[in-house]
This record gives sequence, structure tokens and C-alpha cells, in this order.
Amino acid sequence: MGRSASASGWCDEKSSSVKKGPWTPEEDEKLVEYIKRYGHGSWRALPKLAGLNRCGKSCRLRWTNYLRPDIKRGNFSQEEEQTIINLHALVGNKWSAIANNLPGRTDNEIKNFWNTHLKKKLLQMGIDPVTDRPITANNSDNIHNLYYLMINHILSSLAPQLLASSGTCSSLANNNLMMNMNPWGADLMRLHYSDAKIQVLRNILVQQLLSSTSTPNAEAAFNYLLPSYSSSSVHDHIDHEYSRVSINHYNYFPHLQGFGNGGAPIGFVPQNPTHASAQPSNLSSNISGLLKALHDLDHSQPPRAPPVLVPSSGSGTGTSDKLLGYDDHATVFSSTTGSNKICTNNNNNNNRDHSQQLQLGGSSSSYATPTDQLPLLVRSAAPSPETSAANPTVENNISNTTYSTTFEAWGNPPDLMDHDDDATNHSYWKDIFME
DNA sequence: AAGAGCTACAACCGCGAGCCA
DNA sequence: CTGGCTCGCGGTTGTAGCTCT
Repeated sequence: MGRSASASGWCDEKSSSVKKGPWTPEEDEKLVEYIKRYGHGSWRALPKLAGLNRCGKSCRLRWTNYLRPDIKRGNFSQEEEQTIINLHALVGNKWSAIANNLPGRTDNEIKNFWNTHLKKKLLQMGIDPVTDRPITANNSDNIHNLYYLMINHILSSLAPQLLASSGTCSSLANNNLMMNMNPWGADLMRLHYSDAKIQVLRNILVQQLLSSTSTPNAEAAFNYLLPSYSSSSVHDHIDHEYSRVSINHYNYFPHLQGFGNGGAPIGFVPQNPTHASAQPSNLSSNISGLLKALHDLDHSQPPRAPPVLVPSSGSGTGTSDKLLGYDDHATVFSSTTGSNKICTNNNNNNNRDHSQQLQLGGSSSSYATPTDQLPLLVRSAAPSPETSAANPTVENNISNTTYSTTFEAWGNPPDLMDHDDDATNHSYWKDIFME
């Protein structure tokens, strides 16, 4: 099992005689013409049949990543960008899985886009692109982490049925941030992140955080997302889980007192899920309300307004967003703002291991990040010019071949044209979550 | 104007899963 | 059951083109 590619002959046609490197328009034409006529069949046999001095692997890559007629060229839209961020937070570097939710985009393209654009952008926003969590200067004593814990408690308590029974996840145990956060971090991680669906919910929250500006009721959001929630279960579940790890959580996080069982914290008023504030259009303010409530519980460390990304001047390729600093006038929270020190990435956490897990619908390693430094995703600067110089015109009537496998677990992706519609967007995620 | 440095992306490489004889 | 074959995936590299000094 698993012989090396070269040993298998997949790409070992006497490497000296097989051409490598950039494809010429003539080669592209031959490949397209052949596949158009006969389909690719066996990739290994294709080069000879098509009269190409390339290995089959090279042909397949050229076709799937570049010549395929349904490939969408050009810049990624903001919606695509957000989808990538969401999915990456959920599944990690599973580029093919992400690509299957972005019609017309290839795994290679998404991978490149992530490495060259999104990674950088997340870092600028103070989010670790490896863990998808905020980068904090002091991991052991930061209000960020309290928020995580509380949000996580709420999420896991609201959906105990979603928790897999004692499933473990190597990447979770490897999460340095969580491990530094508290001595029982790994245990909590296993408790709280054992179901990928919870990550989806978390991502919904973060998406809302990114655009939230006002303050109402948070629980309504949870009611909307998880109608089966009962407040007493929150309290019970938290107590139970903490007792499991032999620790008195109120000693560590006195702010937790008052959660659940009728003792809802400020701004956390149970509400009928059919209430207007529980509807998708009000979700952002609901989530914002929860975070404000959480923040209000800790007056000693008022969070800052988010860093502001603005498009850099200039145009064309290579243009990237610049981080100007924190916008003290942003109204994410009503509190006064703290210092304007920009959080930098000193957390070179490469421990995340996706290779052993991720099965969608099962364990997942990462999660989105409620934070007091709410990042602002600002549209990238002027679009770069089309990079299609080397891309020959390919007729769009090439018959469909078997180049792609369907990532069925996700079902149909949202209609990209409808992404401005919050309800549509939420219903997509909600459908996945509730499936 | 030139060249050093940087960025973006196409292409390559190696590994491993699935299939089949 | 074993081992060969094919292919897909994720990580890495090479390089053209752009920006900066």
C-alpha cells in the first residue's frame, strides 16, 4: 500500500526525457483537444496518446488546476474569502474540501490564496492563521481566553447532544493556547470541541462578530440556532464538566457565576426563539450583546476597539491591506478603549495536526474566535489584473470529465450571488449545523 | 535606470488511499 | 492477503513580474 509515486510509474517516465516546467500554449492545446475528444481516461496513458512529452501527473495537474473549462479565474470575492476562512477554521488545510464548496475554484488556487493573502490578513487582524484564534500577548491571563471559555461553555452546554462521547482529537491536545490557558485545557478542549458542528456554530458567531455594532440580546441568537436550549442545562452542564476535571471553576473564573439556571448575566435574557430578535437579521446584534455582557463582567480590562485594515494605496498585483492600528472610535463595545498597541504574532504555533483527524461531521481541530479585538475584514484593495496571459482560451463546451469528487457532506454550497442576503447565508450554515 | 528584494501563482514532489488482480 | 497500479492531496519550490531603493 502506498508505494511512492515514482516507483509506481506515475511520473517516472525517465525524468530526463519527460518535459517539466511551464506548459506552452501548444502543449495546452494538445491536452485540451485530446480531453475534449476522448476524455482523460487513464492519466498515465494520456500523454502518449495525446502526443505530449509530459508525465500523466503533470497533465492531470495542468488540466485540473488550469485548463478545465469551468475554472473561475480572477480575484476571490469577499464572500468566497469569508467562506474560505470559515471552512478553514472548521477543517484546516483541507483544500480540496474547501474547494468543493467554491465552484470554479481549485484546491491549488485556494491554497495559494490562503498562503499569500488570507494568512497575512488574519495575522494583521491578530488572528493566528494556524489555529484560527486571536494572538494574545499573554496567553495565561487574558480576557480573550475567558471569553473563549464562556462562549465554549455556552455552546457546548446548549448543544450537549452534539458532543461526541469522549472523542479525542490530537490537534486539540496540541493547542498551545488552550494548554497555556489553564491546567485542564486539554481536557476542556476534548469536552468542547469534539464535534465539528460546534465549530460551525462558532463560525457563525464570529461572522456575526465581524459585523456587529449594536447590543441586544444574545440568547435569542442561541435560541434561533439551537431551539432546544434550556437555561438550566447550561448551569448543570458547566458544573458537571468542571467537576469532571476536578476544579472549582468559580475560583478561576468568578464571572461564570450567574450563568444558567435563571441567573443569567447582564444582557443575557432568555427569549422566545420566534421573537423578532432571534431572527437571522438580528443575529449580529444578539451576538454583540452577549459579548458585551461578558465584557461587562470584567471591568478591569476593557477591550479595545478592533484594529482597522485599510486598503493600501496603489493598484495592481501585490497590493495589500495595511494595518493602521486600533480605531478608538469604533463602537463595538461601549467601554473606553485601552492602549493602542498592536498585537503581533509571536505565537508560532505549528503544532496543529490535521492529518490524523477531520472527518466532517466528526472531530475538528480548530474553531473560530470570539475576541475583544474584533477584527474588521475590509475588502482588499484594487483587484489585480487578470493573470491569464498564459491561459489559452478554452472552449466551454468540453465535456465534463471526472476531475472532481463531490464533497457530499457539505451538500450544496450557498449561491454566491446571494451572499449579501444574511438570511440565505445563515440558513446555509444553519442547515449544515442542524442536519 | 538598474538591480535587489518581494509577491503571487503555476508546477512539482512525495505520500498514502483505494482498487484490483 | 499481498502487492502493483492509479490517482488525489497537501506541502514545497521555481520563477515571472512587480515594487522599492
